Amino acid sequence: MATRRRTTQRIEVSSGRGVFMISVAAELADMHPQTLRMYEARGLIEPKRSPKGTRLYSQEDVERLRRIQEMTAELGMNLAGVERVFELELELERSQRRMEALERRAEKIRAEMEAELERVRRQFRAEIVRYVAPGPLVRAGKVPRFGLRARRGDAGDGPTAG
Amino acid sequence: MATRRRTTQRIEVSSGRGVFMISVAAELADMHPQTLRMYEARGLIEPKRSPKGTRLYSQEDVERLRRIQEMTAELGMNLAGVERVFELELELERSQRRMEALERRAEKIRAEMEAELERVRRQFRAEIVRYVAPGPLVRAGKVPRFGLRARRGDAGDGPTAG
DNA sequence: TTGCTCCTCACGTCACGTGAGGTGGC
DNA sequence: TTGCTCCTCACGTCACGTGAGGTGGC
Repeated sequence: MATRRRTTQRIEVSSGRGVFMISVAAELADMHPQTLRMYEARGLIEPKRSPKGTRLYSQEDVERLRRIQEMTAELGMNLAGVERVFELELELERSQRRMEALERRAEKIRAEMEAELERVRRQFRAEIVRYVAPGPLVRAGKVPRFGLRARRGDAGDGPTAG
Repeated sequence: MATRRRTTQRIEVSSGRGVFMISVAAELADMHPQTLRMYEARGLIEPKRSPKGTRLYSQEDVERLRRIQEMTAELGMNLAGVERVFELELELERSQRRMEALERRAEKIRAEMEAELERVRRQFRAEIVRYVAPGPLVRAGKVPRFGLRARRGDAGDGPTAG
């Protein structure tokens, strides 16, 4: 029998699910429970509620609380500023997502046109070969040796001795 | 002689040049002069100085002061929040400029490839015509009437009566 | 002299955090 | 009963705005 591991275990929980009651969330965010209630009253955070009315904070809620804590405690911002920063961050995120979409679209168009170009070139070569094929009937000396190659200069094909 | 116009005149001044002394700038921004000095001490604004040391605010400075006024008076933000918002707005601006550049670049690539595609197609048709040209020597019935057109279906070219 | 500039210091106000106090259900 | 939850009210602190007070040059 293998020895039982006694290390701390992480419990997998979807990050949006309400799992922490206020005292736990407050401790995780390093805040006073009353402060959390205040933030909720100001619309900065919206924990779920149990059927009995107890607040239930999700992992995401705790992240958000930590972000608020950072802005207020470390940067000295007030709550109005926190609200505005959240708004701007949303805008910035949207802008970056638009940019990524734009990049993907541009790449798609580029690839499509590249393919089309290749298709046309291929067809081009095929057609050249097709009409050259009959051979003997075409005037001698006018026949390019290797498809397009001969167009370059139209001169004889022997090595030009110096 | 035409009548002299007595309407208010706008004086053209480059928006970055220091032109307003503190009392004027304060009035334009609807603030107490002392408040402007305080903002400067906090690094929120940096007016030019005259050789004697008098503060000289530019048009841009006044705009910035108005924006601060809006954030503090209307939104209730404190100065730490104003600083952070300025930072985020810079980021957002940069992001939007990058996006515009990306858009321009994508359009340029698209246009270039479109042109290349057109060039290859044109050359394609020219080559077809060139080899078809000798006429009588090429087998009858295999000659397309209008370059590429005839490839569609390869059938007779008369009007198909119903 | 008047009205501006410069500066520093100090006070009033307001937002925010937190503690107290009282209630109710496992 | 203990320890949590819920709520409201109130107080201490701190940032910010502004006024006072004293200086100096057009």
